[in-house]
Amino acid sequence: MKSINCGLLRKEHVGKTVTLAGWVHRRRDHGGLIFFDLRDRSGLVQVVFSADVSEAAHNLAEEVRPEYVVQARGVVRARPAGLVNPNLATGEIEVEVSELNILNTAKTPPFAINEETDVRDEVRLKYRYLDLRRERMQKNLVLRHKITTFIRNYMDQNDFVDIETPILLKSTPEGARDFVVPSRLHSGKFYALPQSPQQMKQLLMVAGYERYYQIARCFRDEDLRADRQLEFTQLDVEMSFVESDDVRALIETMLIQLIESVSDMKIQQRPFPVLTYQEAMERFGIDRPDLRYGMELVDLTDAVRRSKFGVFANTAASGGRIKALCAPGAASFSRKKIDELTDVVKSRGAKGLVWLKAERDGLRSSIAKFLSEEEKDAIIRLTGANEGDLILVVADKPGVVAESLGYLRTVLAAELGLADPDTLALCWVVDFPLLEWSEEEERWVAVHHPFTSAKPEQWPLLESDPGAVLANAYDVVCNGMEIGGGSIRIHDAEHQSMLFRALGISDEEAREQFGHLLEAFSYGAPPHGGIALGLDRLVAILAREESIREVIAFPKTASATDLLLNSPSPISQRQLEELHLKIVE
RNA sequence: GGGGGCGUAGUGUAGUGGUUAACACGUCGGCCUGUCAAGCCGAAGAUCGCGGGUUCGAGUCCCGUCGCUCCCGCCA
Repeated sequence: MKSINCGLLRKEHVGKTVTLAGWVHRRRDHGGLIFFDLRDRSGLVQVVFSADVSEAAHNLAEEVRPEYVVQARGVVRARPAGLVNPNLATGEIEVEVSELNILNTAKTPPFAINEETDVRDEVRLKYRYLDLRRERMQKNLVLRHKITTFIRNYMDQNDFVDIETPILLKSTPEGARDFVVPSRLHSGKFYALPQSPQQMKQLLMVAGYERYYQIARCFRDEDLRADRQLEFTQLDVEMSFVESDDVRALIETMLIQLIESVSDMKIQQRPFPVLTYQEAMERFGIDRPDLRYGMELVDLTDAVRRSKFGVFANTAASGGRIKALCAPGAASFSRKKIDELTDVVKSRGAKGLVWLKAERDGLRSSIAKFLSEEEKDAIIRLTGANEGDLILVVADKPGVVAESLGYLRTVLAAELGLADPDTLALCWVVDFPLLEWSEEEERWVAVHHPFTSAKPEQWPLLESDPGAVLANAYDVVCNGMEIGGGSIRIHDAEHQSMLFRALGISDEEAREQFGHLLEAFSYGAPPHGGIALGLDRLVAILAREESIREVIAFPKTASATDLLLNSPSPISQRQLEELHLKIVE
């Protein structure tokens, strides 16, 4: 129905007769002369209707409204001098239409397709098919396509095999809530949708595929966020006969080449810096630091441990920490502003926030009178504060200090505009603890998952000091967002049962839940490891979007509904009966 | 489960408890042969999310509720 796409027309086509088809993006009616911007996926081109050329086409063009679907035939013409539109790729030419065919009419859309105005999410999602017509979403989805295409090529070139794993899987109690699917053939039994293909990809390593990848849909029945949907996509990778360096090198190279091929954003540092978990927590208070700016946490504990300011002295004496960050140029913050920042740290468990303003004649602070000159000098020296800076201090248990100041750092950076939106600060965080103590369950639980290996030299610690054992795991972080994580797995029964014991999982439970995996490992499992990258998050970052909803064609709302399909929805009594289900109110 | 923000013509917004709820864009009609966010003239379009309450009087204040959204919990 068309001989060429609208957005591809150029000067070289002048004189040619073309047939175009698309949507009427905008119409400018001058009476005797009517212009359309005709849109298809390739872009826009101006078409002109004049009664001199075709009275019939001109008359029909008067009836046309935005978003009508039309076919137009005519001659490509260079635009007269001075009428070139430099804002349009096709701006040097236009098409003089001799024949117009209305393929379909359209109601006036509930929001403008032809401009990038803000529209309530509610309306956008209800009419998602119209929202997807808009430039922003088209760009985002095409970018997503380019990214997945790049990844597929890269993995293929690196000798990986793309293998599909089941969507109907088995529920496992560890981890996130499962989505479950009732079985019709087996009354009272359920499949579960994969939270990730973790176990299947490890089985594929046992099966000898050595290098597996999949762009895999994953499902977790948890509350949604700007960066979390019920279903999401991850690049899932697993490799045999590798160390963590091998996995990281593969992914680091891929990310660099990918970013260079689809984006104009600049990578801050390469090779990516590698931080240990402990270092990240010390310097940034978080295990996924945004490295686009400094403003690191500074330890003042030793400098103020003998302070007359009771909070500092008492905190230091009881094993707590006193840490600060120095906000550049923020000494002008009002009392009200600082109160807001205090609320920020209180929301993360801190009891309060001490402020010190670096001024020409020294530190001004509500606690200045408690501080000796040496203490003030030390604070200025350690924080590197210059005149006009604001020093903010939290004194508390180490975990609370990290949590509250780490969060405050991100809030301040946003406030002060410290993060360059065109920079990608990628880094690796390694040496995570293998286990953490769960107060709720009163047992050790896996930080990553129960198949994660400890670093080889760390195994002996597992019984004596489980919390100190470091995992052979790694996260890749970009601009303060975790975009992926992986580990070297356990591949032998001895270490696996050691870990299960540490987790308080009995041999019997282990057999019941993970028997298939343990059995498989007994048939010659190779050493293996892998990684999973959050594709939605990666695309969102490269699309400069805050929410992954903007890079997913048909996302759910924050309350887990689909406003277009109206799901979830009830099912018929007949369906319930077939599935052996009864609804309990 | 908890906390914050938002909800006013189709869209985006304005609106000290007090006339007929305002503006821009869009829509509809008219004029117009060089516009490209076309222009000019005119018109229509609102159960102020919904339900209660306070008040002589509620878009505005209070309570509840629904929806969207951000965050905490949760997300091996």
